[in-house]
Amino acid sequence: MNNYLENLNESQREAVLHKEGPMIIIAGAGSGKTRVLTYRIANLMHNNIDAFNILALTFTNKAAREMKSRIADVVGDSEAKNLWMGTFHSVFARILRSEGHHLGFPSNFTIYDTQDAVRLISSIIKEMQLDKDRYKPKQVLSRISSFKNSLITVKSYYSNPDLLEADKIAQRPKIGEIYQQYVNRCFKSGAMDFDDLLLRTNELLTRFPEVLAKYQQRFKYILVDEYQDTNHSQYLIVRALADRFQNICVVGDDSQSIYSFRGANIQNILNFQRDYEKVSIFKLEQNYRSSRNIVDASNSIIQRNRTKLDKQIWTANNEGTKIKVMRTFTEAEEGRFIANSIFDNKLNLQLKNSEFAILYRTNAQSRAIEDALRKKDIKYKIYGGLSFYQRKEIKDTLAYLRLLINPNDEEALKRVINYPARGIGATTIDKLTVAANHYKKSIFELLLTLNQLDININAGTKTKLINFVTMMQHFQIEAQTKNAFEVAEFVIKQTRLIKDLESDGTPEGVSKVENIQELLNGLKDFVDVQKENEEEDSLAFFLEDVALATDFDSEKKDDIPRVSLMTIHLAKGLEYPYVYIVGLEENLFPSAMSMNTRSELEEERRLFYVALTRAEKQAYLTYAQTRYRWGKLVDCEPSRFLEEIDEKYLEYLTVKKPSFSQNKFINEDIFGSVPQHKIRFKKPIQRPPKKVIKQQKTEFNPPKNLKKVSKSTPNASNLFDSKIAVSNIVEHSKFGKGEVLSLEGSGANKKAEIRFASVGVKKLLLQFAKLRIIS
DNA sequence: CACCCTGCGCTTTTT
DNA sequence: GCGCAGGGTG
Repeated sequence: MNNYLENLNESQREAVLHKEGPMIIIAGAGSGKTRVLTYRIANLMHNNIDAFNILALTFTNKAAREMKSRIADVVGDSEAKNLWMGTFHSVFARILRSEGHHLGFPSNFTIYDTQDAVRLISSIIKEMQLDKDRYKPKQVLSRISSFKNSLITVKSYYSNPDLLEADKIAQRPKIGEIYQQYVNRCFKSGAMDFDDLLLRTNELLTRFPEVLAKYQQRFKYILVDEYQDTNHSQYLIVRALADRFQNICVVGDDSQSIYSFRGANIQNILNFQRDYEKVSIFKLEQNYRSSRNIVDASNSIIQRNRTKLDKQIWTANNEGTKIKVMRTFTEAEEGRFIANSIFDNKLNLQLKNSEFAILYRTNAQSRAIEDALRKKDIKYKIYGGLSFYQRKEIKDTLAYLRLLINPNDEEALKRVINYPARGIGATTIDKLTVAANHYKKSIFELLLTLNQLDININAGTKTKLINFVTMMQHFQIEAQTKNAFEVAEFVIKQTRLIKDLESDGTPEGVSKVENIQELLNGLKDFVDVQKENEEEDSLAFFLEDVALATDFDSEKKDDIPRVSLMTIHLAKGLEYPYVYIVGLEENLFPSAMSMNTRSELEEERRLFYVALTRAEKQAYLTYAQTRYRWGKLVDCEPSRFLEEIDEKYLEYLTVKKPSFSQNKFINEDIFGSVPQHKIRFKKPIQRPPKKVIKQQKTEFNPPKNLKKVSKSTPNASNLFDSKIAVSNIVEHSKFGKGEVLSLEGSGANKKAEIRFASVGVKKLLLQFAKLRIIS
């Protein structure tokens, strides 16, 4: 047991061994944060602290699972099992299941995802007969969400003149009413959205001191990971729970705070020392992950931010290679460059797909890269984007299950009451919604007593409605004896969901059927795992998992190594030997929406810092000169972030292009004047003037010694058509002597098949392979 | 009420 | 360049 301390450096060990009281661990990128956190928890347990009394809050479910299993490695499975570890949302959802009745919520409340919430808001806006162009559902939701994250209830909204004034000026005076309606409807539906899980927890802990006391007593030790990304609501929960014992340990890195758009408040970590008394501070400043070049380069970036805690990240690792920068004409070419580069690196360095990651600012960027990877037959996996559980067919299927668990769930009911079509149309649903609001009941409750109510619905439709209710009741009865998998199977069969899709015959239909099958497999898995752990295999549990699952959680277990594609946000906490950061263009990264204030721009810069610090061995930065956005071809300029890295860390694979010259050249010479659309996308950025270089289209990687200073891109065939010929004996720096068996391709793609004495036959790109001809 | 077609808006990031 | 809401038709 004690030997694990030997794996730690001094500051890590101090952080692990520190006993009581508030503490903050400032953990730079790659500094072994997870290791410290796991050992710290294991160490607590070794000091006879019951796992039952430890609460660890992480940012993702995956992080929680991994940490739990690593702790189990040290202290054993049975001990680790009692730890409360998970995301804020999942932990407090569980607490709300058992305590929600204090607030009038049933234990089987539904968790609304963003789509459910937007739909509900749309329908409220429609019912209130407001202009949906002025009240855009998504915007309204995000405003309500920011209220909730700051703990502004409807009541406190109305008593805050500033907020009222702001919405009046924004021509949206009815925001308060929509907010009120939204809260009412969620409550009536027995539903909470993501923000409610935190807001309602706060309400619970403030309004019911005995509940607070219970959980304070229980969670004697609290650890919070990624503290820099907590919002005000989460901050207050942590404070309340830690108030009694003050054994609060927060871990984070202000330089990696990238979630302010969803209410994260970087001040939480900056002010921690002010919030608690006698705070012990630990700094993890040694980076074990990346080459010195990458560490230094990322330091040079983050230093430009004003708002940050004092720390100096360093590494004892090798200097490594320089960061490679590639410019292409189009996004398609950018994709091809990445695919080729991965292909070559794999070939030359004998790497696996899983050692590569491609990171982008927005999900939409993945398309061009996917195309290129597919063409090169490189297997990849996309994380994030439209997740499995958000697909229409899956949401429809889940809606049936949701409805049978919680019949008041109005969004679920609206999804399925006429799917598959059973003759209950929009008009009927509108009538029901109005009536439900009037009687202050849910639609399902209304349907149960349909014949006794005075509703203007004709007899035929009434029969259809009653048939629907009867069917749902039938499901509920079945659910009492069947496990989650069996219920779902039964529902799918009875509702003919799959049959319906199968008969449609289109490829989309086929894939939808497959997805539903996949959902069933997932359920089967869930039931088996729960049984193994002797936990309840109820459908309600499954639905909660699903509602709070991230894309990482539904990861399929296949053993084919794949290149990872994801947004930078999702990449936080991960590491890869080879990392491609793509689309480094003004208005894309930094995003056009985030360039208005200094703090927004600083967050984009932190995002870039996060991206770069994912790389262990080699980072590539790419950008395109034109790109399709909103279906239109747009001229792009290199990102300011490229300029912000000290040049000594970079190696340009192409001639470094002056940012303004190209457009200016074209505009004046060909168009005579500057076209309107070009002006719009230009932002004047102060840069040192650069020479105008007319450039050629290149699709290959110039050799390493070709630096940006070159006047023009050399002709490929001259450079790479080396004198190597079949049956030559050559020497390779790594593999030793070998015989050239065959040659293929030309220019940058020229490859040689060589039989080495040491490693056998290999295909090498001559461009990269350092070969010396012996005979 | 169901189906088809059009047009609009969207893309910053996620629990 | 796609998905969805809404309008028109049968």
